[in-house]
Amino acid sequence: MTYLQARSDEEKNRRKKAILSAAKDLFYERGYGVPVEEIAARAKLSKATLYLYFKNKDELYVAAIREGFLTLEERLQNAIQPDGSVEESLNALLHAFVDHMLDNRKFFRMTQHYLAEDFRERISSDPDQLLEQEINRLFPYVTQVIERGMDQGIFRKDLKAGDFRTIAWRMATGLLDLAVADESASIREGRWAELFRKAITIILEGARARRDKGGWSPEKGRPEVAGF
Amino acid sequence: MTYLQARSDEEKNRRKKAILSAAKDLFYERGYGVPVEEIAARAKLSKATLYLYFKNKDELYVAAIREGFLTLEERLQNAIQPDGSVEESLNALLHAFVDHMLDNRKFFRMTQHYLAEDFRERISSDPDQLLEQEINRLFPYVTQVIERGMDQGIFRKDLKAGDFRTIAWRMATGLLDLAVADESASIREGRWAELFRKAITIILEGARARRDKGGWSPEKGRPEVAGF
Amino acid sequence: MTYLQARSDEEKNRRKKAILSAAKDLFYERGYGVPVEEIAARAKLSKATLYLYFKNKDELYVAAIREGFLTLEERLQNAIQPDGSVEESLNALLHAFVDHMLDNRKFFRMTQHYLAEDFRERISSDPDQLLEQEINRLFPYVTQVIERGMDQGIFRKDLKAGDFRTIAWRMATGLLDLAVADESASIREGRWAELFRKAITIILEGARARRDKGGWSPEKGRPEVAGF
Amino acid sequence: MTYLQARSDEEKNRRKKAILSAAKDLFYERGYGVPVEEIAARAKLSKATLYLYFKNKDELYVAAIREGFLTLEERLQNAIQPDGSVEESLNALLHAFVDHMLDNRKFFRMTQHYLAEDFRERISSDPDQLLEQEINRLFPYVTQVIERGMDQGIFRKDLKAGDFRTIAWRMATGLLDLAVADESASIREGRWAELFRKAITIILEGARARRDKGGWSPEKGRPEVAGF
DNA sequence: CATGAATGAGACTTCATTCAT
DNA sequence: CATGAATGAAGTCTCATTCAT
Repeated sequence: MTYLQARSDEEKNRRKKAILSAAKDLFYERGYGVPVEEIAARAKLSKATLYLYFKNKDELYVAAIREGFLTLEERLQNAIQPDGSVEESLNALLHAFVDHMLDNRKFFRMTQHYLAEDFRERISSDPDQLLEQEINRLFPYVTQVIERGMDQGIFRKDLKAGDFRTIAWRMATGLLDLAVADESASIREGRWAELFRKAITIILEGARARRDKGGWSPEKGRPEVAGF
Repeated sequence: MTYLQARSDEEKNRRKKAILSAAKDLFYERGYGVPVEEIAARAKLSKATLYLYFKNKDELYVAAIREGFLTLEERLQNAIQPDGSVEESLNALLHAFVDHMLDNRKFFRMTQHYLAEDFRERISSDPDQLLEQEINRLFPYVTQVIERGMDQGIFRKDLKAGDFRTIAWRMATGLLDLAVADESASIREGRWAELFRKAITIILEGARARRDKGGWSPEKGRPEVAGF
Repeated sequence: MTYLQARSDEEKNRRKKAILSAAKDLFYERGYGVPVEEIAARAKLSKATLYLYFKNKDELYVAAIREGFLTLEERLQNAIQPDGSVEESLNALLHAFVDHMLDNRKFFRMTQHYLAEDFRERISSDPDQLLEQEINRLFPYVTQVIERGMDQGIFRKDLKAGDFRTIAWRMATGLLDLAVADESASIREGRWAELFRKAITIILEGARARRDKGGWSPEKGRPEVAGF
Repeated sequence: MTYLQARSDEEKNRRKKAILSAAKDLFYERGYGVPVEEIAARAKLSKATLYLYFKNKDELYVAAIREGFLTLEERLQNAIQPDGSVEESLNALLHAFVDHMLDNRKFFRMTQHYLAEDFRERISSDPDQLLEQEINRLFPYVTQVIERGMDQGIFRKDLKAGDFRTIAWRMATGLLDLAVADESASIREGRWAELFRKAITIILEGARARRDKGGWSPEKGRPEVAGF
């Protein structure tokens, strides 16, 4: 058997990239179920070698997801509208996010799968491995716009930018869970498109500053639903 | 060896329930990874018998999730406040939902896992098997309250009750994805409790009828984000 | 569930026959591998009931073989030629035997399977169960002819009729092992037909009385092959 | 866990042999019923590994039988008597065959089991897998002696050596079927030993050239036994 | 370092046989 | 007595991971 050896660090890096690339292709198409064997084959090396570069399948899986976030980041960058209004900008960012996920349904599922399973228990605790880092890097895109809105007095003063961002983001993912599972759904039109539009509008409206509005505390009349 | 037998249909149902109960206990505690063998053992029957009642592990897994929805339904029923205001009622229902999921984190993860993986491809297409049915049964609890709000002119007329419900529900699940993954999070207080409170308030505010508000269409200034 | 009960002995016998008949049909077609379930189904009763009539699969299998010997016996009876010469008669009987087996290849295989496996260990030791009895019943057909030959001085005097019969019979089965395995072999002509003809001739010749012939003892020059 | 590895083809062959050896030991002792698991254990490897080397149990079983033929071949080789008479040689070979089978009864049963069941349907059609090849390799031992007899004018000229060999061989196996099933039978003496001796004598006599002998055609008086 | 081989765990089946009703 | 249900044993396969070379 003849094979290449990865003597230099550079060569080593190239290999890792190749594995990741193969993994991405296959995971994004068929999900976690793809056998490691197959990924190795596509990267033109043996299973055992793959394990030299990745501690286990889960770490490779998570790395593949991380990669996906880079592409998502590009998309968000392109969606930035330096001179648009705050609302337009926010709208554009959220739509870019949703668009991207609908264009890459399996990838979205993988991100949700990551949350649903205990991947953190199964991969090295190296923070560079964790997805959180990657996700955190995307936050500013949204947070900055929101903060601009705060400065302009558009949004409620008692709403922290980070919280608003989280709420908007997770509402989007929540809806994506359904939209993405709906195989028949056309991406950019129909029921789901409208639903996303409505959801974003509601969020924006709900966060808008208003003279007459009070705090977040549970209404008085809800004693039996223990408060959080 | 001596064993029990399920002769009547009723008996058979009981047996199925028993298996399900064992499966629930184990799945809810350790997730999908539990060996079928172990589930059978806990149900005090042989693996072969278990396979008489469930076509495969996935079908059992999904059935276990379905079971969980029954418990959730009870919780929602208890949260109904016949004479509370619309907002109080909605608030109570959403909190009940979130509370339940935080009390049963693994169960929540399983529901999200179900959405993230292609379980529907792996189980019989019998609609009774599908989770969708079970979820649909919960919808009216929320929808009815929202419709009451519509009748009272509290919510925007152009917002369909079903859409509003979906948006609120999925926002909650989106946030739960994070909250549940945060092992350290205390359930009923702290950051997450506050975040849920804020999110619900925003949704309610955003859906509120207002004289000055228009449609859902994307603002004019968003041509580059292909429209939905 | 409604079913028939076998109250009378007669009814009981009918059932046993029905099972046997189903077993024969299926065993003769597909061999030992047929599931008991299927036999029961064809006999229109449940597996468990079948076990009331037969101790286990092997006993049923052996019973099915026994049945086959009855048919074989008919064939032998038809082959008897009261006024034929001894050689013609013997020839006719052996050919009838071989013909029958080639017409019922699976049945022949079953008889050989019975010998090759330790069926006697697995069935009740009731002699009525054993195949030997059944086979013994067929012996006289051949033995009588041979004895007639003895009386006529055709065959060597030092050859016991029973031994000759066994030798002739087992030579036939030995060849049948091969002929029957040769799926492509046409039954009544070609290589195998000729081979059987030759074999029978050789046997008859070899057993023929001759003035110059001595005993059965191993020749002197075979000391190293320990004698039997 | 630590284990051995078969890297080279030679090593691999050794491994396969080791499995085969374990299989032989167990099959020859307890027949087809031995669990694959147990064979693997005796070969000191895992079931999964065993399945790397053999497609399924049947292929292993057949391979074990093939192995047995090698030992038989040695025995036949040892039985060759270069300067013995034709009759002595044939006698010696046949006795060696029978002796070997009586010494290895289970092995003989396995060969007959192979013929009686449709093993060829269940194993790969690779001719190297088939037993036929192995058996064919043994033929020359007998055929050569017979041909020597032909050359010396000892045997009928119209008897092909191959046919004579088949007839003698199958007569022996036919008798072995019975002898081997007779657990109580002592190997080298008694009824069976005598029977084999007689059978061989008859065959040799029957094949002997004689001035007055005609063809193999069925006698005239056998019209009703359809001719083959 | 690269890899083929080995492995343990577990899913899923089939099936003869037995048990409880 | 008849039977549906249960079961244990075993075959087969897949796959993530590890070991020895």
